[in-house]
Amino acid sequence: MIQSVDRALQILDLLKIHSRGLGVTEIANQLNVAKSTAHRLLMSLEGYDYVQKVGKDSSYRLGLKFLEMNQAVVENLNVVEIARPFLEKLSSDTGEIVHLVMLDEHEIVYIDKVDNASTIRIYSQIGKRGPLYCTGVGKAILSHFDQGKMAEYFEQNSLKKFTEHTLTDAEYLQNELKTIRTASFAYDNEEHEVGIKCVAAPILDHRHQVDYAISVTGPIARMFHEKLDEIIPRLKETAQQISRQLGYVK
Amino acid sequence: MIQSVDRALQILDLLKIHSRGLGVTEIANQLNVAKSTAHRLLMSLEGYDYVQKVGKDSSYRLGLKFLEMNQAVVENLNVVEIARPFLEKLSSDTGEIVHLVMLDEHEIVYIDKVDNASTIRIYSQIGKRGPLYCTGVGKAILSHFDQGKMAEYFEQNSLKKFTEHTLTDAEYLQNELKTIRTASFAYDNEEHEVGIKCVAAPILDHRHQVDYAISVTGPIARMFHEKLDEIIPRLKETAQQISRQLGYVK
DNA sequence: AATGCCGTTCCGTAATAGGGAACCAACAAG
DNA sequence: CTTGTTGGTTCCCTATTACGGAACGGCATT
Repeated sequence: MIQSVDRALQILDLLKIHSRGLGVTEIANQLNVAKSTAHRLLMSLEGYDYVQKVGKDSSYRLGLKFLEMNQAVVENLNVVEIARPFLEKLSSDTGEIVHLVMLDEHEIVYIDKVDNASTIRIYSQIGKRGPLYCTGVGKAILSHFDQGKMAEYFEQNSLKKFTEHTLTDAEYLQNELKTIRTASFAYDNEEHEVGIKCVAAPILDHRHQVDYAISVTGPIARMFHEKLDEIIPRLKETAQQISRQLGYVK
Repeated sequence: MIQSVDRALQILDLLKIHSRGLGVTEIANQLNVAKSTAHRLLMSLEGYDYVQKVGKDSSYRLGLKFLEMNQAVVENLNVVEIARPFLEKLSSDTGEIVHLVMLDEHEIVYIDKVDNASTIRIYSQIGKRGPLYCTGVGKAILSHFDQGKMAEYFEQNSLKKFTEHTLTDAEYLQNELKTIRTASFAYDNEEHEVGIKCVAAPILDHRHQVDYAISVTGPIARMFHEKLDEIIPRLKETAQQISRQLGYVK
């Protein structure tokens, strides 16, 4: 660690806490350095707009550079790229196919897929669309809709039966969604395709928005209870890790 | 300037541009320093989460700390406090009263006032409310409403006549609002109070929202053309400065 | 198997950042 | 008005600290 850089960054942390601003002397005391040192560090930070003097009373605050940098970071929160390594691990840990989907209007879109080349192939393709109400990923996302959007969704979409397991009772479904929301994962027991089971978890971003979800999918024969109990914690953990990478906090 | 801090911050700027990530060697070349130096700087930055390695290919990107810091900065963009010194300067430059108002639902609220103690007193008080359609500040804000909100406003609010100068023709007013929006300032020629003229300009924040406006207000006798021509550029400049301080860019 | 690229680690040296003290400016108290 | 205090800024000397170079090791490519 470079001492001066370290101290400079400590100052930023300090100013983050003391949002009302701190003077040179206070900062110097907090860091246990000489005033001159603190002053020099502040000059450097000020030069790049990471701190600024506020209102001529010469106390320092965090600068506007952070808004700019935040902009740059947010723009590059490219979900697919960020999620990739996590999906790969999840897939190799579970031995099953892992999907990443994105919410688009009232549907999901598959935006990535990791197949660890198991023997039984399951047809699925990036770009493919699916319904919210009868896929694991869809339900995971739907469970985070606010009241208004949820109502709108059920108004505008009929619950078509894809398989004999598809849930078509809106009230029953809405109850399940509540459970899903608190449990942070959703089952899909052949609700969309016969013979296919999956478990899915929502991904939250820096704005606490839920626009993405991931799932582990497999043929019914392999997705028995014991295996699912093994998969689900990993799934949830992975979803959390990705969320964190997308800037989700708390 | 402290060399190492300076270089560290340069790295951040560099990574801001190269959003796809940069390797240690590339960074070292760009800064004209040894690889080891660049590496050490990166370690420090990484320790505070200002940069992070992405996906094990060991190239560096901006870290998530920026989201956190941004949060802190935005929370403390206290308009009144930030605007204060600018308002004072504007008031002393023009010799007139300067107001800062805030949008609240379909009204404005006066949240600050700078009076440079001129001889003629004008009644006005912080906390006081006013209409959008017939005050300078109100029109400045209203002019930035989007289509939906604008329609809603005119649906829900009748254009009551306060003075003989109050504009009560919705269509005419909407045209004026377009002009105001492009001109970035609004007149108020005794539209709300007899004998009072003012000019106002909108304030934009880091999200390009227009929730605030400022105005220079005076008795009709003093607010003649020549004086207004002097005030308006200062007014607009001041509004821009405050906007910038609130994180407005571009 | 060999070569090259890149990130990481180590070490001696000298440039650099650090501390202290002196200097100002603003403000409060006497 | 003067004096004392507090806090910011500047200066200079010293030794600490960060720098560069070189060597190492992992990975991928030919």
